[in-house]
Amino acid sequence: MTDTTERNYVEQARRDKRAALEAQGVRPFAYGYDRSHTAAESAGAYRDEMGEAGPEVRVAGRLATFRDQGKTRFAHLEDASGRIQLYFRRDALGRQWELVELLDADDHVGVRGTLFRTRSGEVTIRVSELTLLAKALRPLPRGKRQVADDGAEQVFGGLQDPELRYRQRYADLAVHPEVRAVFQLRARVVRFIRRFLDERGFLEVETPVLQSLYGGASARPFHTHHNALDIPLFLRIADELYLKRLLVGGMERVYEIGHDFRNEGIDRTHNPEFTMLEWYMAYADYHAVAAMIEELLVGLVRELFGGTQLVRHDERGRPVALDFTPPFPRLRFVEGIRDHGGPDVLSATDDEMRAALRRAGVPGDVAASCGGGKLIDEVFKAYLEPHLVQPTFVLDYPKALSPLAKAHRDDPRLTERFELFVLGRELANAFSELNDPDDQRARFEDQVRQRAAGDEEAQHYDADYIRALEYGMPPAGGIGVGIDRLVMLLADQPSIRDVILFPAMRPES
RNA sequence: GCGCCGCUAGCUCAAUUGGCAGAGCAAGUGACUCUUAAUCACUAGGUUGUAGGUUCGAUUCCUACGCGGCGCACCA
Repeated sequence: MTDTTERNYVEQARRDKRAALEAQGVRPFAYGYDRSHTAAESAGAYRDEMGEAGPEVRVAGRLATFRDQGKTRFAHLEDASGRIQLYFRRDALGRQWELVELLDADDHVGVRGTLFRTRSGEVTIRVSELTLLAKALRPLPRGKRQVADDGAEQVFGGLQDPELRYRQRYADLAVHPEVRAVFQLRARVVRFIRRFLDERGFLEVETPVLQSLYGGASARPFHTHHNALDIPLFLRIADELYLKRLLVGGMERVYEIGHDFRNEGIDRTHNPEFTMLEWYMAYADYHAVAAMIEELLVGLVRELFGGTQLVRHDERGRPVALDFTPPFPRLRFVEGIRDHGGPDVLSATDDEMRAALRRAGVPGDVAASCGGGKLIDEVFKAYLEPHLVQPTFVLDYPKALSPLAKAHRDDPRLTERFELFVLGRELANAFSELNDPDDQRARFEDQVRQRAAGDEEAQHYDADYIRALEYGMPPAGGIGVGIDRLVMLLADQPSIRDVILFPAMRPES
C-alpha cells in the first residue's frame, strides 16, 4: 500500500501545479459554485436548430478526461447525472488560459459556456469562464474507455484490484459509474420497501442496537462495554424480540430497517454487520405474511425492471432465468425433502439422517458432528435447498429449528414458519409468532439446555420478554428480510461486498 | 481456523531454466485551434508486499509473516 505521506512523481507534478495556482492568487479549493444545469440537463438543453448559438449553462463536476491539443483542449466533465464534453480555446479564454494549463484530469471545476455540437456530433460546452473548485492532488486510477458506435463500452486498465476497490471505495465509486448505479438501486429498493409498508399502516421504529441480553436469532455476538454503567453490552444479532414487545404495547404494525451484527466468518454472503428488515403485523398468521412478502417482491421487481422475468447469475456465474410471476410455489419442508429423495426428517433417527447425508455426498465428519435440529437442517441443505432456484416458499419447519415460532395448528411437531428462497439463497424467514408465554418459556429453557451442552449459538432465557408475553401479545405474523442479499439478487452482484459500500476488511498493515 | 492462488512503476499487466526488471496507459517537456483510448517526438518513473534463507547471482527456489481473492469450515 502506498504511504500517503510519500509522494510519487505523478503527485508531485500536481502539487507543483497547486503551488503555481496559489502563486497566481487562484484558490485551489473553492467554497461552492452556482450551477444552472447538470451535465445531463445541459446535453438535453441543446437543439440542432440552435447551431453555434446554444444556450449558456453553468455546470460543475469532475474532469473525467482531459485532452491537450495545443491551443485547444477537450475534456469531459462528469457529475452525478452523467458527462458532457468541454471545449477550451485559448483565444476565447484570454488570461484564464493559464488556469486551463494548470488543470489535471480528476480536478473539480465549474464552467460557464454555450452549447454547440461538434463536427463529430457531440453536444459540447464552449467554455467562456473556468473556476477551479477542487484540485485533485492524487490521480484517480482511471481506465480509458472507448465507446463503440453501438454504445458498447470497452475499458482499458483502470481500477481492477478488488482489495483496492473495497478499501478505497471512494476511488472505486469515482471511476466506476456502474458501481454507483448498484448503490442507487439499493436506495430505490429500500425506498420502495418503506413506501410499501408505510402505505399499509406500518410504523417505522428504532429499537436498541446495544443490548444487555441478545436474542432473536442463532449467532455469536460482538461484545462491548458501557463505562458509566460498568456493564457488558452486546450488539444486537436481531431486532425480533424488541419489535414483538411493541405488539404487546399496542403497536399493531411495526417495522425496522437497521444493522444487525454477527461475530462470524466473512464470505460472499456474510458481512459482520448487515442490513435487516423485520416487520410484525398483529392478527395475521404466516400465510398472510407470505402473501405480503410475495406482493412486495413482485412489486419491487416490476418497479425496477418493468416485468416479472429476470435473468440473473448463480454462484458459478451461469445465467438463470427467474420468473417472479405470483403465486410462487409453496413447498412443505418435510414433504419437499422426501420428494427429492431425502429421508422423512420427522420419523428418521439421527443415524438414518447421517446415512442420508453420506448418500448425498456430505462429508462424514460434518454429519457426525451434529444432531437434532442441526442435522435436520443439513438434510434440508443437501436435499431441498439446491432445487430452490425459482422464487419458492418452504413452509412448516420442524419445531427444533424454530424456538420463536408458533407450533403448527395441525401438527405439533412442526411450526408455522416459512423461508423464501431465490437462486438457492434464503431471502426471508417468517413465522406465526409464538405468543404463548408458557410455551415460549419452555422453548427458552430448551435453548438454555442446548447452550449448557455447548451450543454457543443457542438463545438466552429472556425473562423480560416472557413478562411482556404474559401481558398478552396479539396473534401476529412477522418476517426478517436480508436487505443485502435482496440487493445482491436484484442488482445481480456476486458478493455481498459489492452491495455494501464499505465492507469489513482487516486494517491495512 | 484450513487449503489453493495472487501481491512487480500512480493504474493494468509482462519478464524463457535462477542471469542487465519491461510495456501500455497515466506523468513531464515539445509540436498541434473540432478532439474523444486524440496523435507524434523525447524524458523521467522500481527497496519486485515484509523479514529471513539457499546461491557467484533471486521477481523467479525455500521458510515465516502481512494483506487480498476463491473454496472449505463456521454462519439460517
